[in-house]
Amino acid sequence: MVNKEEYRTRIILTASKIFSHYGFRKTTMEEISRALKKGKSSIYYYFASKEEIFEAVVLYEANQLRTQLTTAIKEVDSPQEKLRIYIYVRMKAFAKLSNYYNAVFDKNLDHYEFIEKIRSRYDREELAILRLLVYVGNTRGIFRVEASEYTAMAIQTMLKGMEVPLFWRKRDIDINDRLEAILNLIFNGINKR
Amino acid sequence: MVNKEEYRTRIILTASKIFSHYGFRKTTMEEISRALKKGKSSIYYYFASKEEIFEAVVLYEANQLRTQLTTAIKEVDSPQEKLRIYIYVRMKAFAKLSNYYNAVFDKNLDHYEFIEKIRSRYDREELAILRLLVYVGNTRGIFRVEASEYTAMAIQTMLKGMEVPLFWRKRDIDINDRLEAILNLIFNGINKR
DNA sequence: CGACTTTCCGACCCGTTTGTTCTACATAAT
DNA sequence: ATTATGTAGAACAAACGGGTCGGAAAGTCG
Repeated sequence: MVNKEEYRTRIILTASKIFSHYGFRKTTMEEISRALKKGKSSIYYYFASKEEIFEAVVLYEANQLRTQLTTAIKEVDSPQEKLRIYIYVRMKAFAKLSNYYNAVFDKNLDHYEFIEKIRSRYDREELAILRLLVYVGNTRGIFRVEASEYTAMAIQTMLKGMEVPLFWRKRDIDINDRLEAILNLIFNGINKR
Repeated sequence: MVNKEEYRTRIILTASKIFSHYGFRKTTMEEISRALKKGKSSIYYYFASKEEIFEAVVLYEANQLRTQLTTAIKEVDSPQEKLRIYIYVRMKAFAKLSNYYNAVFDKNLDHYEFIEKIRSRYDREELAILRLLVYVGNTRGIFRVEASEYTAMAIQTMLKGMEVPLFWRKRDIDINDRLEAILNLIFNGINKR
């Protein structure tokens, strides 16, 4: 078409939907190409392999989540609300992306290092955001924490801890309950009394 | 185990979950047996083939939906509410079962005749229910229709029409809106003024 | 119109998957 | 002891699926 890069993102967008539903393994090149109304081999003009598409999708999804989170916390003002909305959006996003994880843990752990690479980079960003959130809340006199750095890390650890059971349970109802509980715990441990 | 039939239903229950998520094609015997913590070949002691399991699952699911619907309409009294809840439950069920349809339309239409057989039987039952609903509402002076038989058929046609786009759109939000619209249409065309 | 590049695809390759069979091995029932 | 009831490992043909390749369209430019 007009632009090669443009079509690449179109492939990413399409593949993303299929991957998120079926996981990496069960998604076939045939399906992706069929969804794009193109021949299977045409895809190889834009991506060298299925894995490359997958990596692009994960990268895209990670960036998507990043902007999603940053814009979400901008829409509220109070640090509590920021933190609440941050965790909420993050949880929802991870619940949706659980299939990517199933894909990774499917059989071969080849992608594992790739995911981890993205992950570690993203973790640092997340930590920075959380640190800022805690710090601002602190200076505003809403939170009261000694070391915002380590507090942020503790929160992040908590969030990470929430991911794992998320990918194994299929409950949709108790997600909100759990979120409330988590937030309650965080705030009651963090709020100025 | 104790009872052979008992284990068959256990297989059906387990396979049902996987089928509904991945469809017929993408679900493997390996997966089913793994979920049951049994050897792959052991399943063949209970079912002759993968297709036989699939058929059993579809049959089971159809019966499930039937009782689900009949019990649901028993819980409310007014004909309007009965109709509303009937359509609502039916929609939700079909949305959930969309993967079975994807499985059917996947490639080979071998199951098609089987599904159609269940379907036609079920259609007749549904028509009877709808007819009764319309009829009761009519005698109670809430509805006002000339021929309840043909009105029921019209409603059923409408419901069938709702199925198709349901399987191609992924929206979750506008489902309720659409339901409201449909109900509104039905009631305003059917309600006594 | 050519020449040349970009985009696309059918046909094929070949290692892997998968549905199914078969046989052997337990364990319980008669 | 022998039959009935389950179970699973090994083996296999058929299908699948990722990837390659040569060349056909289709667009671009002079």
